[in-house]
Amino acid sequence: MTHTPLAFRHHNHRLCVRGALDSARTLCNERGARLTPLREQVLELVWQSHKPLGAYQLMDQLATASTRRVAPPTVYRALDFLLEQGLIHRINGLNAYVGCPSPEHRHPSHFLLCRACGVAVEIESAQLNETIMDNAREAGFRLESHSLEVTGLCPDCRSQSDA
Amino acid sequence: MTHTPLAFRHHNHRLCVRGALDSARTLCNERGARLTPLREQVLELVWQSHKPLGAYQLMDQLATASTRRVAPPTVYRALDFLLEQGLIHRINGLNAYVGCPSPEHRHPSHFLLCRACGVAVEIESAQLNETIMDNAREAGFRLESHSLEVTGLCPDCRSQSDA
DNA sequence: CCAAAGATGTTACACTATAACCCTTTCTGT
DNA sequence: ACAGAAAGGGTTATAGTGTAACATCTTTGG
Repeated sequence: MTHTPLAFRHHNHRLCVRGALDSARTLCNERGARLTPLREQVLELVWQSHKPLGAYQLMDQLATASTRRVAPPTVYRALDFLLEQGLIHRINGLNAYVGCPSPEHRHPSHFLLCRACGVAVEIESAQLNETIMDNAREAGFRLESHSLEVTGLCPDCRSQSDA
Repeated sequence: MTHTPLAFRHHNHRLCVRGALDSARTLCNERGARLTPLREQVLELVWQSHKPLGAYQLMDQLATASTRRVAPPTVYRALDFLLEQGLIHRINGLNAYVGCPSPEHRHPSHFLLCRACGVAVEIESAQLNETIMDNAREAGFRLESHSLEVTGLCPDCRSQSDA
């Protein structure tokens, strides 16, 4: 049985953005973390699509979107905050950042990355987590965090390349 | 049952290096790939320990080891060759490179990374591979490569931090 | 031996990220 | 409300990682 994830399909993306921003506001409120206008704006830009964005791309878009020219440290500090709050993930293989669809609980960073269209989809699998933990335990390793990045073709790009 | 991997224990590291270089020479021969003196020297430097090394660290060590001052492209080209031949892996989370203990067959890059001592140990688990493939398949994704990086404490550093 | 391909050298530069310092805003305890 | 502390953000400069483009040298194969 296959179930194509939302981000790989056409969908009403406004709902993704709205949901992400609502969750972020709620969570930060609960946690006493300050989701400032700048941080919220960066989060919204990250969520403009399901494609991971680089820090310098975000800088450019900030400049475009709000005639606000910011230097790298400003963006990186906002990104650090969002990472700490689990509102975004960093994709190491791309030096890029993408919104987290389930920021309410901490979880490892597991992604499917389409090399053709650039879309990133987060995987949540208890079985996968357990397999990884088993492998760590077997080596006597105390696991603290893990990240998985799977590269390939999403269903859409796959059918196009088959044609 | 736990079995502490070799790289996490004291061991005769000369054997690791010798084995790696022997395998590399054999494989490149079989494949008609040219393991030039420079490439071999870079491979040997990568293998000086089980800790991933950055490209610029390698440059420095090349200069020290052989009074041979090389520019970045030289090191990166050697690294690219070694990556293509599967003789080393890149650890994305560290921007660093580490020797592959089983270069004779292509395989994904799965590592346990000790944040205290820096040692990287490669995992090979059919179960892990299958779980990842299952998750990709379920999403209708055509998997082409994957990399897993697990961060934590190795058995040694773990017992020291418990004390 | 010559031509082509492959490997390395060299210069310059692009991209990613952080250090250090300063000023402003917000929070905290009284 | 106020003073002091803490956090956020602006600014400049620089560190760290990686590549483009072109020149030179070496190996290979006809």
